[in-house]
Amino acid sequence: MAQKNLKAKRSNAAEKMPALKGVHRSLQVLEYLSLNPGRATDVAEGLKVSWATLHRTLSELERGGFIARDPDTNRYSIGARMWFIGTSYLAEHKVLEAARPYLDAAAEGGDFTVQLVERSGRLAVTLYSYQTSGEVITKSTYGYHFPLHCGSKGQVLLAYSADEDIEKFLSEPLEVLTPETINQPKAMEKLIKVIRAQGYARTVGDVQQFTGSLSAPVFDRAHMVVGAICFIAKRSVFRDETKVDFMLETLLSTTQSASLALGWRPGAAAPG
Amino acid sequence: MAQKNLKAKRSNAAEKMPALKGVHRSLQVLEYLSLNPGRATDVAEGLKVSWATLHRTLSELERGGFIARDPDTNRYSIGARMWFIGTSYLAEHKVLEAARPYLDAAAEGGDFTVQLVERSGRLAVTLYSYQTSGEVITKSTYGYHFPLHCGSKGQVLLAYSADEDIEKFLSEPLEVLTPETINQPKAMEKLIKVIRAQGYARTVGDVQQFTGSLSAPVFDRAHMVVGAICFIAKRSVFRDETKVDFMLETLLSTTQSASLALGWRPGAAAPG
DNA sequence: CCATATTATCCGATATACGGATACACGTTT
DNA sequence: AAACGTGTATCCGTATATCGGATAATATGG
Repeated sequence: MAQKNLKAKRSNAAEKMPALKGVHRSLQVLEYLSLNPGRATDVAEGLKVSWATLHRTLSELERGGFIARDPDTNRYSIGARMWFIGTSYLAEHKVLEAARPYLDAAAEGGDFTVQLVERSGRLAVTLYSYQTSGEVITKSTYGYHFPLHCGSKGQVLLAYSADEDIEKFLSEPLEVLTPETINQPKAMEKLIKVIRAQGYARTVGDVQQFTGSLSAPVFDRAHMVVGAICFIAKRSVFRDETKVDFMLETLLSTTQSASLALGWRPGAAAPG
Repeated sequence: MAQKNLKAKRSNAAEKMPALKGVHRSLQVLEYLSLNPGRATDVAEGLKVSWATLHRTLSELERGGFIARDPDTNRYSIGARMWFIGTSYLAEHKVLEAARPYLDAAAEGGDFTVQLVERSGRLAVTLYSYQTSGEVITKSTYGYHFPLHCGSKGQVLLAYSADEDIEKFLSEPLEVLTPETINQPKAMEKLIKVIRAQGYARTVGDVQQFTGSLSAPVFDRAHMVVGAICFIAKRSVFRDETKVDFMLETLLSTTQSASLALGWRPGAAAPG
């Protein structure tokens, strides 16, 4: 009995407390630096870690090339090995593998940037970005992540999340990127209903003033949303409804093809 | 004096022994999984770590999303967060920033895949890949890294490394990817001299049978090679010397533009 | 040039992570 | 079906690796 009690206590504590403190901290440091590259002291403060401890952690991460330090300014940022290892995430990514041919085909046929994105916490992360033709749109490449409420891609991912998840997301403050960014939870809730009903999202100028985008979800065999495909174009394109219609048509056929390739079949989600 | 001795001893030991054992191991695990995704026991064996310890490490890494486990097969692979954080390496990457416009311009003007690559240990890692037009060349996108002796991009990076570095690289066995891969150190040494003399590398079919590539180095203001630009095309293109000449011309002007943007100026390397 | 902020290192106490042992889950063989 | 083998999960006492306050060495800036 005493054992059982002890066990219960332990597992309760373990749910919050990581088993490996040092490892947990170093992972936090990596995440922190990816969002706020900067000096050691700032990291120490941001993560509430004693300086000596942080110093050890940084040294170890740097030794492995997981973070890099600018020798002049002593500023830390994510290192080459992090990218190197991170890319192998894509090599194993089933959704990307299934969707890639359709993404490429869509990009070939149209004059817009094509992306595959997935959700990571509060952010929409780009897995694949393909821009045919001249228009290289800033921040539509890798390394730029936006919160879910900004841009059609995030909104789609959000709209198809679990209700409690949405609620939680909207309960925290919504950052404003441009004057057109929606930052009212109520407005977002309404929009989510619209997106669910029509099966895609469309935004203009809420991430960057001069662009707009169209996004739709990709489903797997269990009718779960596993990602979204996003078409990005210059703002002017979105004033021409003929062009938008064409994009939308292409988008929906692309997401459907990708979903089919993942084993999804039309019809309601399976009951169990 | 006694102190000095102790200090010396410590720092000697420290050069090999990581300060944070647990962190070091978890980083090893990440690297290992990026190269050999698979089961827990294999990792334990590969890294010579006791099972219990490895299990803790894996759990902690998984908790943070740095690795993912397939619930059916219990196989581990790199997780989404690793990609998410890794991409921010690019956002801070000066060489990429400087080179990107020229890469895009080159891709617009020609019918080949354009890449920016850099060295990471024994491998050439792709930072940016831009493929105009239908030709999507397998394994030329992210997630596939090749040893330096395979493909023109690796060879350039190798050729411009320090002599002792080259020697060390060639002293280890050279993997063979296709029948055309060079795997004799002597042959490679000769080739390196040629590459240095002509300022670029050209290979056909040594990575994949049906492709060839042309690569040249990018320099920074200190005349150090900080990366390479690589043009990849189908094998047939390399039989037409007119096309190759055009590619080479474009390549060299692209690398020069990128180097200039990084502060490089023509002339011999500064003495100091 | 001094004052201050930031980074590097030291060292003893103690909490923490190690790893052998044990228990469980699953799939395979005879 | 039962026995086996392989792979995974957890337990627990001990040794030791890690923590953090203190101190020293730099860098920064006024």
